Amino acid sequence: MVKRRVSNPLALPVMSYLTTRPMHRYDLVRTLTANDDGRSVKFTPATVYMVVEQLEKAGFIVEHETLRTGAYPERIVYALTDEGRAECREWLRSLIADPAHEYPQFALALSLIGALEPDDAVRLLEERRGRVEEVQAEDRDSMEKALAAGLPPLFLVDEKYRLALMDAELGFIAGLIEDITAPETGWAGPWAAHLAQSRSQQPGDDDAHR
Amino acid sequence: MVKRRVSNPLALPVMSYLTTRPMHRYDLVRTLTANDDGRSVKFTPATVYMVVEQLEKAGFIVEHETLRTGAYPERIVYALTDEGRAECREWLRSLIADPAHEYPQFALALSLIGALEPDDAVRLLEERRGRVEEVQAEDRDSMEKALAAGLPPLFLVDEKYRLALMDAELGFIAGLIEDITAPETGWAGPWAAHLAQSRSQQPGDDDAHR
DNA sequence: GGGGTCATGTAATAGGTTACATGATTCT
DNA sequence: AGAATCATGTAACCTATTACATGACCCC
Repeated sequence: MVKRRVSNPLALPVMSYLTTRPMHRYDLVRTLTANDDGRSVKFTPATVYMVVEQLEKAGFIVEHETLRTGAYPERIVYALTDEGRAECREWLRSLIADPAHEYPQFALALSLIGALEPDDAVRLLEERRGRVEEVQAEDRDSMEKALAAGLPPLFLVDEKYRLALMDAELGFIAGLIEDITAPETGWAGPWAAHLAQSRSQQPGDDDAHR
Repeated sequence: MVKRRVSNPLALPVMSYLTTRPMHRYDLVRTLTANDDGRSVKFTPATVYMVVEQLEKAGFIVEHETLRTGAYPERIVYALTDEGRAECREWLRSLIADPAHEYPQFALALSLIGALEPDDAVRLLEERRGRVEEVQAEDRDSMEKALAAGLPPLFLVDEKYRLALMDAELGFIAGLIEDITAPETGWAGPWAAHLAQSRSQQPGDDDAHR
């Protein structure tokens, strides 16, 4: 991964929209909101403004014209530069071709799950399973609505990807619960024993000092 | 999701280690590094120091004693408070039970993939597939080594989860390539046509102003 | 027509990353 | 002993988030 001069992922959809036509900042906010881009990138009005500044400093966009509508302060309309266009294309290509190491919170939680009691862990995993199923159902639903409304499936691939990940997660959770609770061979026994032992070993580490 | 007083995910493994015994900052860095926690959370020495400060300000850890070994500056050993212990447990539980909306970069890229030429997209997807397979092979390998070395599988569930996600991604990629390239019904045709049309429509938006 | 909510923007603060600094340790 | 590298820590800088400010619009 090359070091990007503007690293916030939000810059990518922003440049992408400017590919179409010059816009001013709030225009971008509106477009991002209207297209529900918040599902793929995190943003607030403030971050959009920030990113636009960064893009200008980096030379990826320039002032195109200044509008003076009604009582509003002057609005600067920005246009993509050639360099910006190149950056946008290249960044997008590299995001597709080069898988990045990500840090899903659930992976972190899993790496620490051994600290919980096994039956507690199972309960929580079951709770998660229910929630994931709910989200999945909603997402599937809104996807079908969009398709029915005529949106080409090409513009829903990101959603389809998320659904696929959720499917995988559900499968994984089921397998994990099974691994823990299997009658003879499950991890629950040794796991609980190990926890009990480490708790009795250091019964209040402080006491040694008193 | 409640608002955490210390929100950096790194705080979670840090508190978790302090559950075991009090440590000083560099000790934490060493432990995190030794356990390869960098796979699940992003950290550098500097961020560990920062998080420790934040945790102390929040009252989740306190100074336990001050070591004066050799020529090194005094080293403050921190211990988890009861509140810290509670926060750690509760946070971990909620990370498991409540799926969080994440922002994988690939989802963002997919949401913009329509801006590329279809055959270009396919080439890039194939490239990604190859890379994912490589990473997956490495991970599987190191996992098997760890198992062979006697590490209980419970401590490898996070890795197993990542592998499952990669499997899903590979399946998704294959499906997407298929969707694009299918002989009669593939998206490639309309997609390319649409691109050509939007390019001819605004042949240099600037020209209208000259 | 005054009280609420939305559109639009800025400033203050907190958070994170990079670069660097200093002393130990190891190797030749 | 000097160079290289590792251990340990700090400071400066950049990024992101929160809170707020102002005017427009809408509703009784």
